[in-house]
Amino acid sequence: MAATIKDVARLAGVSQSSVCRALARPDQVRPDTRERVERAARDLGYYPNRAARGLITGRTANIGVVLPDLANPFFPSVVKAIQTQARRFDYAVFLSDTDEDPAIEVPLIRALAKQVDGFLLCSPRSGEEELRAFAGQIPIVVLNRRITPFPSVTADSADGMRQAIGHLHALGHRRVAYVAGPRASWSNRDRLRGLRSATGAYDMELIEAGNVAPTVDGGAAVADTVAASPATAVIAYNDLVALGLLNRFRARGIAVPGRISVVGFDDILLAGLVSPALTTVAIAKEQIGRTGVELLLDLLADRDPVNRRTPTQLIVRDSTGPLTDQIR
Amino acid sequence: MAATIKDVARLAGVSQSSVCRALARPDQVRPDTRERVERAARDLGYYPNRAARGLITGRTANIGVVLPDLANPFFPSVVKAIQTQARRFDYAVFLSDTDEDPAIEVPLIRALAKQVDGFLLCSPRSGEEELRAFAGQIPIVVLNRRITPFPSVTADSADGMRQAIGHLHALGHRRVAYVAGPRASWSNRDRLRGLRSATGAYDMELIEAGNVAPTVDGGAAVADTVAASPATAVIAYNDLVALGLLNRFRARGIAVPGRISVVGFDDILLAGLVSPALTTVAIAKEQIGRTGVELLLDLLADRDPVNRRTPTQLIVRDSTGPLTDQIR
DNA sequence: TTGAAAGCGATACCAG
DNA sequence: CTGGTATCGCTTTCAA
Repeated sequence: MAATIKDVARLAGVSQSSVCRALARPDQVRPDTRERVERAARDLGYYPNRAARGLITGRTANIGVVLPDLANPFFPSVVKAIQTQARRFDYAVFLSDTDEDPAIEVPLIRALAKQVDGFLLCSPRSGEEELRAFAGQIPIVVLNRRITPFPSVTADSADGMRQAIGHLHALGHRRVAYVAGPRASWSNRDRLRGLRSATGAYDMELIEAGNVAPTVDGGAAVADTVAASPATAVIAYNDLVALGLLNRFRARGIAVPGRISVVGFDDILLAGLVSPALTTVAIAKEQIGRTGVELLLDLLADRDPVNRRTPTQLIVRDSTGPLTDQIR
Repeated sequence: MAATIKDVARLAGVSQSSVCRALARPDQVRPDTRERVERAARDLGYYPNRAARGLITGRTANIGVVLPDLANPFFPSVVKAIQTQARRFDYAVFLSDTDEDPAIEVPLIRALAKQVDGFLLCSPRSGEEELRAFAGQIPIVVLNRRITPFPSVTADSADGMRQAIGHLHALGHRRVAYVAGPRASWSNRDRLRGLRSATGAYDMELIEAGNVAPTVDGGAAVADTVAASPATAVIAYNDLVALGLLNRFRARGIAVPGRISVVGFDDILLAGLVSPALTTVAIAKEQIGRTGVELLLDLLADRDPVNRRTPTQLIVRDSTGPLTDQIR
């Protein structure tokens, strides 16, 4: 069917070795040999079998990406950045969506392990111990979570929360609710941690709701609970949850930001398009993806990668506003 | 490093062949051999190298997915469905985002060809001839486009357009604009074709604008042109473009649907969340992904796949309304 | 039922 | 600079 190195060798009248060399290190063969090989390769439409190559070189030039849910617009942004950076180094990407099911993460990694040089685990939901079992076995970089001993790229949620709380405080809010995301999500715990510290610093009351699925429906599901609480502002685990809140509030005629202010997290495309436009903490999604690839390549090259923390930036839009008199 | 079949063989005290058999066809070995092998494999954490296996079996159990832009929420939906269905048959997915750049599609396919059993090309932007060159060489199923001789899965855009136009006509509209997407997009041409036929049938005037990038910015870029036209309703190439229109209309104080009605295409998540919520033609995204995998598997099993056309469904929301008197 | 050996496609090493 | 040969990890004859 498809041409192999043998076919090229035969057509060019040289050995396999020479074909290999002519194509990989053109300066190590005589110009005329190289030309003959190149022509033969072109004529036959020869492309090396990267899997076969990987077998002997121990390098597949593939990287595996595992993430919980491609339907959350946050992840496509990260994946795109990963793709772009990977392509730059001639790596291809194996993608796996686990559908928020922690149970399939580990088997998946096992099954794919030999086909990739390493993994980028985006927001993995498995237990630390399970993942740690891969340490020293498979090169792994973790995104949006910190698990020693893997190098990781995380967003500076604490700072984002500080900005958000500072903003709400300045607007006069003193009681803020947090709608928590999946219990298994490290980001969720990290954000909550940052939030607690921020509300502490500003002497504000924190009301915790959730946990909910990190989706629009998840947000809608707790909207009434939040509305019934004394909170005058709510910070959601992520933008999807925030949009769920927004939606349900609108349906019930609860004014945003008049009656309650809403803050999201991630700054997905949707956030700027709804009305009121969502105030949210932007995460450097592209940077996370790009940096993740860089760390993985470091790891593969036996350079010692250091953990990275990417900046966050509060984007103030229309869903947050001053605490009005009648509410206070 | 990682355990190979040899290690298992040694530990179990049998030959490689037996390990292979014990794991692949357990009924062809004696029960006690099988048990020894299974235990050894478990103890060593042995997982077969699928790339090596592919080398000999000629089957990689991978499928390649190529798409123009993961940032368009339409594609993640399709990819998720592909993943789910692929996993069901123990296939893994290679993903490649071409960033709407037709130039890298073909090289990409070539480079990945030996690592996958076949490709699912989602909305490929390359020329027909270039792609046709793969016919008979690499199993390919095309999604959202029709290119003989490849099996394909496409949405019934014509019917969707008929529904949309019927809806607008019933509301009193007689002049409708179409904002065209990428010239290289088959879907765009298909939708336009369907639209022309529908406006013809209803004796409505069609005003064509574009072509624009299939993004929010693309929509925003032609919004003023559309507003300046005599159209009282506009159908956008897709939801992102429609949202761009909506955004710009809002910014300019052009009432939707009061002054102009807006219809999108795809029914991405965003469509239901903006306000006014976007009337749009829903496409069976999951079905497209799932069916694509089915056709590819048919192709691989030498069954003869037939082209599929998935249904479309107009989702009426708040961005379309009756033609008001003062406009008419 | 089992083992030895060939071979998939490519690269690496060693002679020449 | 070139060719022969071993090898990567696995599956598949073919004999025993």
